[in-house]
Amino acid sequence: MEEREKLHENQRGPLLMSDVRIRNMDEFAVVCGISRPTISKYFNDPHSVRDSTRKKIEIALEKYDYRPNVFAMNQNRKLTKNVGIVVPYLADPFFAEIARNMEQRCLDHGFQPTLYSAHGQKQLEIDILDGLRSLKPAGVLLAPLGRDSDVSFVEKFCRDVPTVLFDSMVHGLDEPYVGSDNPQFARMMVEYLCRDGEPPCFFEMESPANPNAVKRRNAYLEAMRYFGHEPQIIQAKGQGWSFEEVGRLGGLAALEAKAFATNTVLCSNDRLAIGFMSACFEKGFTIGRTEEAAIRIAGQDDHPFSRFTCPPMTTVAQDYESISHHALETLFRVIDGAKKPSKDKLFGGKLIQRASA
Amino acid sequence: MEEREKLHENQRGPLLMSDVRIRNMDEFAVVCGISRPTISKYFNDPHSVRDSTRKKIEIALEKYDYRPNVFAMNQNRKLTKNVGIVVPYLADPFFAEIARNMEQRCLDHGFQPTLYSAHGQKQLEIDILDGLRSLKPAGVLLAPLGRDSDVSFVEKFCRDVPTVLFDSMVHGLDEPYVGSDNPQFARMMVEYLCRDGEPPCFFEMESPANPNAVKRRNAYLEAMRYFGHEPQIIQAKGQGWSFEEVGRLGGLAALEAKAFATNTVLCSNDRLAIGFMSACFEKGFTIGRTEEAAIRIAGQDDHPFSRFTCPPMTTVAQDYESISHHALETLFRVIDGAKKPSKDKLFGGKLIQRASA
DNA sequence: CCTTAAACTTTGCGCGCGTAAAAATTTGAT
DNA sequence: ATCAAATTTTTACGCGCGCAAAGTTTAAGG
Repeated sequence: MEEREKLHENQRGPLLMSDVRIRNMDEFAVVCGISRPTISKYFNDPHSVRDSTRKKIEIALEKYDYRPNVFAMNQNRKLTKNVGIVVPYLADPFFAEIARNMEQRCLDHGFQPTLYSAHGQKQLEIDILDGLRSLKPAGVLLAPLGRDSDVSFVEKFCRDVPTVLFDSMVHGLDEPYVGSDNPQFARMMVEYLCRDGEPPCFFEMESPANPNAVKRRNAYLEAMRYFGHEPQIIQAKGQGWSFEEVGRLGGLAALEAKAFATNTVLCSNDRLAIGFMSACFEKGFTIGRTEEAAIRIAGQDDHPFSRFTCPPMTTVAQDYESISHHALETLFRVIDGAKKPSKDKLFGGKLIQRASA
Repeated sequence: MEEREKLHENQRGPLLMSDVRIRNMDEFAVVCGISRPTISKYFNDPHSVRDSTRKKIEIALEKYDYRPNVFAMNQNRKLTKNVGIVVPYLADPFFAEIARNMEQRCLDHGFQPTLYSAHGQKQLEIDILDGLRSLKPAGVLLAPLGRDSDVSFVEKFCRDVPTVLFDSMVHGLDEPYVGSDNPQFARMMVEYLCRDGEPPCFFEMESPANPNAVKRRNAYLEAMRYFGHEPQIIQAKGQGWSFEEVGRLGGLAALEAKAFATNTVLCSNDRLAIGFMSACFEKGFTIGRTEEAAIRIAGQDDHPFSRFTCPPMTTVAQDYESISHHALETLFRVIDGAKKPSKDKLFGGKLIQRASA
């Protein structure tokens, strides 16, 4: 009691930040004039203590730059405040952008986000999830590699850690999923292209890692039949995540073979379209929806760079905001224990009409 | 002794992975037949124990999926095996790419990389460094925001944590720095452009956050004088990290004002150039080095998308490999204590001649 | 003023591992 | 075989905090 009073007295004295260094929560509790368990409670959730108590602690926090030891905090806690965000390929600005959005939302809710990229590698995705598990995260937002993912491993991971999948589903996984309504993307674009000119061919990768590509292809086929046109699919050889290069090479090959039955091409995604546009330029085909243009090209995703292509790309915009918002809402709900069997949530896209189609 | 013998016996029996769950290092030591401190030493550095001992441990690791508790491990350790990688803007594929490279090298050297992006925000950079400090990282690779960085804060951080700066220097900071020889970039490109056609104007952001931009501008000025040409600098209004949009809007304004004295424009960086190319297209200016083209445009950086612009962009390639390699070598040297006053290391760029200039 | 629930304090244990020191063992070379 | 050096074992303590239980204080409502 005596020592406590003394230190407590100092608090009102001319004590500078650097004068006393708080070594642990016990010492901090003393200078606060509050017991350690309450301090502990405060750091776990600031609003779990009385207003007057919180105020006292926060005043002390201004004075001393104490911060609880992260490792000691998390050691004896079943669940931390960490949230893992895992994407398949961070060099794709789409993922960078949506990850940024999610990070921000985590911080706003008092969680500590950590970003990981599998860089398109199966083994790295496994290693990331493996390492993540030992961080005892409160939850994980996972955009899997897709076809390349180790399904049984991901499944096992999801059993241990509250996980919300986004962007790409994994077949046979029962976790909550938030993403885009890919069939709607393709349908909408096919309808627009048919209304505005010749019906589109469909340009895609031969064996896409991302299952969304399959949905888009099927939706294209359906939509074309619905409108009474003959569908045509052209596949670019190649694999991996260098979509632009695959699109360029595949585009060159297709153009040389005069493979396109119409003057309109709907690409499976914007990055592929960027590569294809490059191929068209190389071959001297002018792109656009004007009379003098030779070919119309449309993409899907509204990639951050798509508005700067020449010409600017007509595409379907993913609803970044809604996806990240809903993904985190879902995750928080799962974390809070109300394990609602929240079904998949899909968001529609918006047609972005630019000059390319 | 008795219990140990018993468990040790089990090891040779028909024991499956899932049969026994190892709860901590003590139990794992028992099934290894090795004392805990040695096990601890192994996990700290596998090559610090005798070969025969390592073998025994690794055999046991195959059998039981024990992994030491990350939090307990790091609690009493002054330095962890964590390495922080901090970039100013991850949605820029240049940073995504170099971060990927650095991550891989960390893993190869037995470190645990964690990636952070300040997303162009000063406060976020501070928060990231602040949080990083409490993770007791072995070292940090920091590409600062630049002009927007809180210099005194970064300085204080560097005093506490072994740090290697890359990409962008912070004025008045004495830490080891690894980056590109930006003046050489501009010099080389000016020389090429002058040799191949009209001398270039210089297109840049009004008040760039990145100090490299200033170096490139000054190098442009110098080179132009050296070659006996009148330099001309055109500035795009705007700030932030949406370089493409700034370049497009600034480009439109400049083109409308007929501001360019020659038919050749050297942009401060590729992203600005991508935006400027978009503006040129919009205004009907054909880009390229052929006779019929109206304007030549060159960039700097060799951004991952620059080879897919229409036309493909002539630029100067940053030496990703060398930068990330040298940055990590330097960091490891600093971590190992040999605090050599390693001076800054700059790498030259390579001229990438494509169709745009 | 009394009643009660909520918030806080006190006490004390335990987590899983780092680490130090001294003793015991193994290794490798003479 | 001999001996020093390298490695491992034994023993023991401490890190900083989570967490639980029981007692005490505070705040709110009638």
